[in-house]
Amino acid sequence: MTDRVFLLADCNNFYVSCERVFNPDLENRPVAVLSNNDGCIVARSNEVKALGIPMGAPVFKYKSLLEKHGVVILSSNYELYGDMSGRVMEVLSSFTDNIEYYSIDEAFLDITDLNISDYSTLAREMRDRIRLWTGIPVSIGVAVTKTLAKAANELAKKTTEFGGVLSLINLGDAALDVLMDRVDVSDVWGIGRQYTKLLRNYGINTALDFKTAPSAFVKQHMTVAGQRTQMELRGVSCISLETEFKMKKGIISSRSFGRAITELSDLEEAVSSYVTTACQKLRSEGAVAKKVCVYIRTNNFRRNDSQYNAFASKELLGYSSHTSDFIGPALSVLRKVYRKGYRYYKAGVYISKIRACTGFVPLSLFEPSGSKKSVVSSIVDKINDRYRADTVFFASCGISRDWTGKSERKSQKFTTSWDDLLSVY
DNA sequence: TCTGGGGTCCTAGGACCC
DNA sequence: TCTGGGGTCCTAGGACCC
Repeated sequence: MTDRVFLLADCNNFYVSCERVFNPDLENRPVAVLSNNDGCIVARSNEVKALGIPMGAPVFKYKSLLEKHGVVILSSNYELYGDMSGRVMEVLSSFTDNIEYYSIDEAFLDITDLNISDYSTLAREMRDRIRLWTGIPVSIGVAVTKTLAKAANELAKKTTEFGGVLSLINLGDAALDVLMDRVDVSDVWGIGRQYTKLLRNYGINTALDFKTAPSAFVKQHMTVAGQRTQMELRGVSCISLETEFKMKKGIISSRSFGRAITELSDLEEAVSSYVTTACQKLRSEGAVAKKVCVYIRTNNFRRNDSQYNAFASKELLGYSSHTSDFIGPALSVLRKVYRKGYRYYKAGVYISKIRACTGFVPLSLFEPSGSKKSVVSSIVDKINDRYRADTVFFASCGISRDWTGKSERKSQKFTTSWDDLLSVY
């Protein structure tokens, strides 16, 4: 088999870049985007990265530094980012159908069959077109494996010398090793915090070190997943392109609260709301499920608070995707694990045992035939899609919901709401 | 005061079966 | 005295990803 050619396109500082498209004042200024509940910094412009503020930093810890440098801080706006992601992916998919939508801001393309000789030129064209058509800057890496394409992308992004685009195709072993020696081992795809620590203890600090480490050592400490990463760095493709839609194995909906919760009734509202979100997602996947797990926890960071983490699950009698079928079991699980006297800061719902809804699905023995639930669910989904997300909801979700998280500096839904359309004077 | 959310894969070990 | 062997399935926990 001949080598494949993989291309990885990765948006630069994606959330920040989305904000800049609709607010040009943010260009050349330090900008940070926060996580849900305005808690952590999850996206940083290059200016913010240069200040040494790490990914995931709690915003309160860096308050004075952020203020001192006039960093613009925004709440996250997932509706905007999701829509912008779709636009970027659409441009990418105009180059080939062999595309894997890997995350909100990244895609792998298999461009072997495009039969071109100059991959750098193609990559530059891609990058320029995405910038022009969507306003989003991307970096691109090209190589014979996905892991190498990731590494190439890493180099393209971190230095200016490649102009945001780097192809490792036909490079020659020596030249490739020189480049791999410049990639920190922690930046290799598949090597996270724990493995980085372990590898550094053995003097393995770069992608090149890892590539040339004894494979038995890698197998012993990092199982087959580590071996795969190593093979990929050596140019042997082990991770194929996933172009098919894959049914999710579980759906999570969880949030930390805007304030500590002590009452069961508030937790019931939160859990009902999370079940609603998860079931909506389940239906949008065209799937059904029959297990629901609920967890609640206190704030681990508050060492002086007494701590309590609990989770429990329940199986439904049959498969379903209707919110009404999940709320009851979820609440009964919640009541079972709830203990009075703790300050809860987060709850979550996990729906599993998922399968496709098409074809024969064994429903509960006790489900009356011709149930109207499907009609109700689909109408509710349509209304909530057409108007606001919460136009119609179950009463158990609560009305005032004063426990919801903070989102104090959120930009408009520039691309998905007529009311939020940008005005230009 | 203030610390995100949503996923995947792999392995070990226990339950269970014949 | 002496207590098998081999297989599957499930789950929890730990690693990883963005």
